[in-house]
Amino acid sequence: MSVKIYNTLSRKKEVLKPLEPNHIKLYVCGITSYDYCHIGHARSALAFDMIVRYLRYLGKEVTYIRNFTDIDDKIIARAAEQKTSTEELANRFIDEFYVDMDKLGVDRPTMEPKATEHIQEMTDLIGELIDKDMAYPSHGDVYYRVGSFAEYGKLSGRKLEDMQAGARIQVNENKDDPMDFVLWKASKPGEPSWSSPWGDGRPGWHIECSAMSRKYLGDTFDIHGGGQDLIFPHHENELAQSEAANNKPYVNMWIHHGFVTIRDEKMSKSLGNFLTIRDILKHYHPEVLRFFIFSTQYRNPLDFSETAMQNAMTGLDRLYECLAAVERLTGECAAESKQVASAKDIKKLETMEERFQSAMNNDFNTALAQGILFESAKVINKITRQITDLPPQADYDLLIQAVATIKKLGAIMGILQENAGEYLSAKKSAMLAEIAISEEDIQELILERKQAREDKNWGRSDEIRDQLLKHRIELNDSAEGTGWSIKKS
RNA sequence: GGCGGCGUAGCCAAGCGGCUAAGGCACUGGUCUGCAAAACCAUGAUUCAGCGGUUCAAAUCCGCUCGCCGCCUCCA
Repeated sequence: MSVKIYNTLSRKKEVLKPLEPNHIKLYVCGITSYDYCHIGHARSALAFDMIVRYLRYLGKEVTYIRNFTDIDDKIIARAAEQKTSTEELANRFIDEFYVDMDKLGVDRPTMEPKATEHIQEMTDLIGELIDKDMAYPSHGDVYYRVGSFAEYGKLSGRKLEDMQAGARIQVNENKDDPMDFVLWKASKPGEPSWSSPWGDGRPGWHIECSAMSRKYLGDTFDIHGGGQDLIFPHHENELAQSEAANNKPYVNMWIHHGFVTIRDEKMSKSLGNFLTIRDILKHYHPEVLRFFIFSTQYRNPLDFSETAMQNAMTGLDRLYECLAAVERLTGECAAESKQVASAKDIKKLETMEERFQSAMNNDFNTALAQGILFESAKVINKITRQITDLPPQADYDLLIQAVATIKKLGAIMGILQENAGEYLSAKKSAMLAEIAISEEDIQELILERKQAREDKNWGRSDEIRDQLLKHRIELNDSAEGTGWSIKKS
């Protein structure tokens, strides 16, 4: 089975064929660190986290590089506002980024180079481009000569003429052509700067990724990723720089994920409709956010709403309830009992992993993959439901195996990784903290109701149940006694 | 204006030329229960924005129309 990935460059799904057998080299554009990260950043980090985890699950070696842009116009402006240095500001938000990533359980990439630590690599690359006359110095800046790169526009599917016709290009008399973009910027007084053959300055944005990817992954590597908004100009320009400098293809496959929207609009600071990762995690378990993000395929837009998050939570709870039922089994089995699972049930569970893989192999279809987990949970519930006392050995083995598989597959999306019982009880106590009744009071009322029920005093029994329901406490009677849960508001 | 994407049941979402159009949430009926809840079972799109076309066969391919979104300026 092979992994198929939608390649932005070819606009088709292609089979992933690493340059080195079984070793995939991946570069992803990370954050520009000047503020807290929002859900869009979370989607980016989680999408590639999932992709890397899946490829590793398949037994492939993955070298995963994700950079930090720690010098740019915004960082300079924000640092000035806050009367601090760009370095201090950038580092502070890199630390905050890690706080969020750790909470989300995002694995660290193999390496996370910072732009400011690779100035030499960038100036070397710029020098090579100048030598080839693909770039030219002008008044302390250096520009890339877009018109000299015949294939310019091949990633984003644009033609130079089209862009010039309608684009809002700011006039810059230093450029030979308005479409040329900056590789090196002369620094203004007071701005951070590094020395270069063209005078003191700082790198343009695009050059850092070309320089760092070349250093860590080579002239040509397998996959380059980022958000769809990076296709143009960022990735188009990277491609132009790298291919012109190296005379080799830059990247085999480009992966671009979709945006998180709110009320179907892209989140942005100017619209004021963005939510930070920590805002979300105040109200939701990190796995709920992961579950939500993977409820659609990574290339589709994903609309954030409270309702959607509630749905995600309900769905995740359902899976945990299923796991918890199996976790409660003690391991003690009934001797010589007939297996309750039907041949069809057994087949569904036995093919779960295979079906999951085929979903993921098709451009990381996590939505379908989640569906397979739900189908499996349904089968497990059906079996556990039929087991009244001790489970037959064959069923027990099947359930344990199925749950282990669900957890293993869940790990790729980073869900279902907690002990189910603990997850559910932690959730319960968190919700309990929000309502005006204590666990002791609940237990007391349950006890009183138990007595009432034994006395067949249904009136009092129902009264207690209604009373608890007012506090959003829902009772459920079963063979083992009365349990309770908290209803969503 | 140019480029790209999307439009599938009340909502979310798979499906990428051919088995009964996955799955989730919500709803309804049944089993269970003293009654409930949970769980399980059952039920819902003769139809995939609309109109044409290609094909033995289309939600899936092509064309046009309508609607929505993104990129073309920093952006995940």
